[in-house]
Formats: sequence, structure tokens, C-alpha cells
Amino acid sequence: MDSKLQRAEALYEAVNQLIRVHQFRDRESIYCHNVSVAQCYALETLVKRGPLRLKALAEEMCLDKSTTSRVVDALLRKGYALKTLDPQDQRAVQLSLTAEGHALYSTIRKSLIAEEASMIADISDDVVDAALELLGKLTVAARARLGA
Amino acid sequence: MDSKLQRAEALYEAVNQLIRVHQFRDRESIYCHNVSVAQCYALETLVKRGPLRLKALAEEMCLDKSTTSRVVDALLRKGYALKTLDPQDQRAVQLSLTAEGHALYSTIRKSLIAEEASMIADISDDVVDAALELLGKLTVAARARLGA
DNA sequence: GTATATTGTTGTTATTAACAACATAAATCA
DNA sequence: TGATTTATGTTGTTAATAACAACAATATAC
Repeated sequence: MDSKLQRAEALYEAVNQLIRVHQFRDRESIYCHNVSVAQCYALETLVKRGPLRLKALAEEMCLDKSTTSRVVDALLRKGYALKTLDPQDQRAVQLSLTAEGHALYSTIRKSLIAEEASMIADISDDVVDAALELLGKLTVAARARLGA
Repeated sequence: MDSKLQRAEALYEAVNQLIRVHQFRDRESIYCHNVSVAQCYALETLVKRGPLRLKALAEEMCLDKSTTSRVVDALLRKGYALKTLDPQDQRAVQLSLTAEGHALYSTIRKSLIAEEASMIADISDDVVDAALELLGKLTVAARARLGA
């Protein structure tokens, strides 16, 4: 009969381990697609949130604008992103993905999802659903904690 | 009625988000205790696996020996770790923690666990247990995939 | 007893990421 | 309208993370 505290300890260990394993998985599986982890996150954010200004992208990614500027620079150099000037505001830039950028993200996403699928292949749907629920709550809680 | 593939997609999103949030959370909450994230992992590994040689520590942490050497160096400089020569093997070093090192890890661990506890405060025990089960399986699966 | 292997450190490089300073452009206000 | 302030991005600098290569010192094998 576990207490809440013991569950919290178990959760700490479980999340810790998962994060460490994923640090390596990410490096392995994203690097071989010609982009770094940060570049892949930017790619993903641009796919999901559509064309964005640099400032908006930085906010979505919780990164400093300077860091974001350099990450985007790499995507531009590699031909995965486009930078267009905003006619309404000469300071601002609109960031979007090229066809290659969209295609690359689609490829990466598919391979990562295939990995997740193979991991849950022999786990019951109920367990998966329960875990999804908690993972979501943990993320919301962690984000709230950061914001506060 | 979700399919396995949709669950895999949901899982990919959930894990992704959790990892990104934790990247920031870890930096915030560990840095203010005077050690970096990597140093904290080393501290933890030394607490759990006892005194280790540098090579063994590197293997436990899945890091290169050179990276590990420098992380340990920082812990030595800060007075959290000790390096003793192995009388049996003049090349090797035994790494252990000082009382300060043990105390620091204990403090950090407690604060991180308190965070987890506050996150699961209003989530039913069944859900937490199910999620713990899956997190464990995901970690094992991801590690197996890395090893292979 | 020489050759090979192991252990750890140092040199070098790349990514991730923040903060500060800056240039340019827009908005405000006097 | 013109001066001040604010917003947007880029560049300079610094630190952490982390790998690979080269190296020195020691240990093991042949």
C-alpha cells in the first residue's frame, strides 16, 4: 500500500529515466536526418503554428530570441525554411517552411511515431490511456510551475 | 475508438512535451543549487551506484569518458566529490561523494520529489500507477532500442 | 620483454542557450 | 512635426553539454 509520497518518488525516478533515455534517442534519430534537436523542434513548431515571426517562434519554443535566430539561421542555410519581410513592419520577418522542410519533418515524425508504436505494441490500451492522461497533467503542471 | 497508431501519435506528443518542459524545469531548479544538470546526474549516479571508477561512471551515465572526466572535475572543484587512487591499479581513480555531495543531492532530490508530489496531488492513485507502469516500459523499450 | 590494451586527461570542435549590446524601425507623446 | 520610447532581430560573448582524437601512464598478453 503505497503512499502519495512514494508515488511521487517513483514518478521522479520514472520521468528522470525516461528523459535521460530520450536525450540519447533524440540525438541519434534526429541527427541522421541532417538537423539538430533544436532545429527539429523549430521545424515542428513552424509546422504546427504556421508561419511565425521570429519573436513568436521564440515564445512558442520558450527560447531566447537570439538562440531562436541562430537556430532558424541553420534551417535557412539548409534550405528547410524561408524568411520573408513583413511589408507592414520592416523590422519583422515571417518564417515559414519550404517544401523540403515540410517533407523532412514528416519523415522524422513518422519514424519517431513508429518507434513509439513499437514500444506500446504489447501494452494494453487502458494502460496507455491512463499514462497519456498523467503525462499530459505532468506537462501542464510543470509548465505552470515555470510560468509562475 | 482510438487505434494503436493514434495512441502512438498521442504518446509521441506527450513525451515530447514532457521532455521539453523538463529541460527548462531541470535547469531552473538544479542550477540554483550550485550544480549543473549533468553534474546533478553524476551526483545521483554516485549516490545510487556507490563509489565508481571514472570508466564505470561514464558507462552508467552513457557519456563519453572525456565528458565524464570534466563533469567530475567540476564536482571535485566544488567539493562535492573525492578522487582516490586505486592501489591495485595506478591508472584508475575511485570516485566518491563528500558529505557535502551527499547532502546536496538529498536536498535537490527532495525538492524535485516535492514538485512531483504537488503534480499528482489531485490525480487518482490508479491513474498514477498505470502511468508509472507505462513510463517504466517506455524507458526499457527505448533503452533496448539504443543498445541494439 | 616487447607489443597490445586499458584508464584517464587534454585538445579541439559543435550544439544548445542565455544575456548584453546594438541597429533599425515603429509607436508615442509633447 | 520631432524627440523619446518601445519593439524586432542580429551579433558578440560566455557557459554548459558532449563527442572524437590524441596522448601519457599503467597493466596485461604474447
